[in-house]
Amino acid sequence: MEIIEKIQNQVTELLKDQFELELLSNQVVINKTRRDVAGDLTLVMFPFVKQLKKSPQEIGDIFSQRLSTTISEIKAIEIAGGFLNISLSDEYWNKVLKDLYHNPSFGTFPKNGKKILVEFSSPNTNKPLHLGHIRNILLGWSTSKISEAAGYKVIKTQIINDRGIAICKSMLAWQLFGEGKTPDSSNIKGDHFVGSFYVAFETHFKNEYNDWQNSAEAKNIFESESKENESYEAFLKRFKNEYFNRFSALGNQAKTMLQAWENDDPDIKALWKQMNSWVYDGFNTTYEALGVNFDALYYESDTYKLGKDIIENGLQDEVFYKKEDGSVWIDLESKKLDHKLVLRSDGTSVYMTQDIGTAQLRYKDHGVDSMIYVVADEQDYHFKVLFEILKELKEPYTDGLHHLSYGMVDLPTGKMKSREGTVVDADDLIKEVIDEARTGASDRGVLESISIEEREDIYRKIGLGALKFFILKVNPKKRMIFDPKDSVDMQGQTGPYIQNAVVRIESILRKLSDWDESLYFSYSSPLQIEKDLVKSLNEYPSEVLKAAEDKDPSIIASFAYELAKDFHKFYHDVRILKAESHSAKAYRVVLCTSIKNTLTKAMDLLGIEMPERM
RNA sequence: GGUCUCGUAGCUCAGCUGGAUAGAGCAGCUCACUUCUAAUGAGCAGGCCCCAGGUUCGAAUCCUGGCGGGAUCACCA
Repeated sequence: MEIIEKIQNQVTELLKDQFELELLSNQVVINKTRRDVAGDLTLVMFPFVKQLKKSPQEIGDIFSQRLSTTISEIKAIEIAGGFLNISLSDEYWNKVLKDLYHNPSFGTFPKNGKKILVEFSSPNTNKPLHLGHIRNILLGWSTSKISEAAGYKVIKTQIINDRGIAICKSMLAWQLFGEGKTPDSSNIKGDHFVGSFYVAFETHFKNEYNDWQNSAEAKNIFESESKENESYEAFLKRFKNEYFNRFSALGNQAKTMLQAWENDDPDIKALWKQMNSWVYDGFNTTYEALGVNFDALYYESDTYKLGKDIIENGLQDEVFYKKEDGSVWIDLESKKLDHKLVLRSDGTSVYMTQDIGTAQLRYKDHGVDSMIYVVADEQDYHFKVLFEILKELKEPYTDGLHHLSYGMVDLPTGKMKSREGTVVDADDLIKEVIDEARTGASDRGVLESISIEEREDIYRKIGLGALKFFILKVNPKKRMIFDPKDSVDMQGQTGPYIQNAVVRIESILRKLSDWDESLYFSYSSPLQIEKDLVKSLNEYPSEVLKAAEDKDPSIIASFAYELAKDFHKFYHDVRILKAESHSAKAYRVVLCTSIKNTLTKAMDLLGIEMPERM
């Protein structure tokens, strides 16, 4: 806000003129005044007490003398201990409201010419999306919207992990037990259909392993390969993966299938395409339900061989080194990281290799200034290493690399575990929140006059609003607890609470008649609550910038909640349509319209739609 | 064990580039709908801001050391 700079500049000039004290203007600390104290801005004087060897009262007198004569927007200044509380004039705040009311792109910054690529979702194709993906998707989507509002051109992307042993397990199980069924024939959503065969594989494999445990072979292996004092149970738990690789018939078939896939076996490729297309149908339905989409897709089956040539070049430039067995490594000890493998001894890629190649490919494809990877914090180390390697390789885009690292989602009962069946399915969850909105609305019975279709659309907006807000209001970095009961709550600090503020304004605007917009600026004595609302609105653009800078949608969620809260209070205490004068009415309608517009924009940045009624 | 990260009300979370008496929501207890949508508002109650030091005029916030939770340290992804 310009006014803050004005004050800072006056103070630094004053200090220079009168005390020969040279300060940078941003060393003059100015905060918002506390709600319970009169004033708009608060200048902190403590730092000057020592430097000027004067009391806060004396400094306050000198400062306020200067500020009140040089800055016309200042109405009053009060000294309170070490704080200087500055009140700005009503005209100033009315001007602020006027400007933002007439600015259709309020809170949306002009294009800055920079491009950001945001990667999010990035599922495996062997099972449906779950709650963890939802947090990821909502964060990715919201960060994209916020970046756009802040002036960036955004390319939303994901890497689809469509190959590997996992999808082969689903494919094999379908071959063995599928009896030719399809999602259509069994009336199951495609991703769930394929996921059920993944589960079927795991079940059959587990049975096979159990049977094997009673065999002589198993006993022999235990004799020769168990650790000292290791129980048979502990051994079996540890040995499961190795059993898969060495002894399992099913494991063997799955691995054979993976090899066939890598050798481009036409039958296997056809099956793979078929099953993945079922999965994509399912994913698309879920994405659509969540209201998200992507601009560019990358498939692991296309990218998994990338990066090798970069490693080769890096080897020549001595960024990497080769061990005797032929494996290739990087030494990042100087960066307080470790030695990291980038190419196996057989010359094949690891995850890191692919990521190096994919980063370069994306830069070539889109020429972006920045790339944001929305990936859970369990991969913090991986991304530190990846970014360091890209820096060592002197890739041109490394200053713009960001890992939007978010905490895992826990349930009140603890971690989600697929083995224990505690994973919250994305589609179930979406259905549940919409059902809950429907139940709540029919209890209230206010929507009976409108069509079923419209009503359903409202339930959808409310239910998803509740879910999305519940997840996005939490700082991404923090691990969060998802209580399904709380997530469908629609009272208090929730999405529907904010939607309700907008709905109340819509209702007023529908009933509005007999008003003269031009009168609003002649309303000369705004109430405290009205000024507070204008002040909050005024902060919206800087909140957008901060959210973009921090890549943190929870900043927008907090802002929207605070604004809605002040509005509800205002609505309760102050008559709008029956205001005491025409100018007051006009002012309040303008204020309400600005609040509605701003809340709608803010919520749009969270991917939340606003109903007109609820 | 090394590294990273989190610890604020019964519960879920704000506040953290140091500033006045630490804030919300939920849950609990009151109160307010013939009123512009009560999915709302007002109130009560609830806190060694994990602990101990340090820096500072001033620390929930910064630093150090503990304690507790989580993640990670694969020729897995």
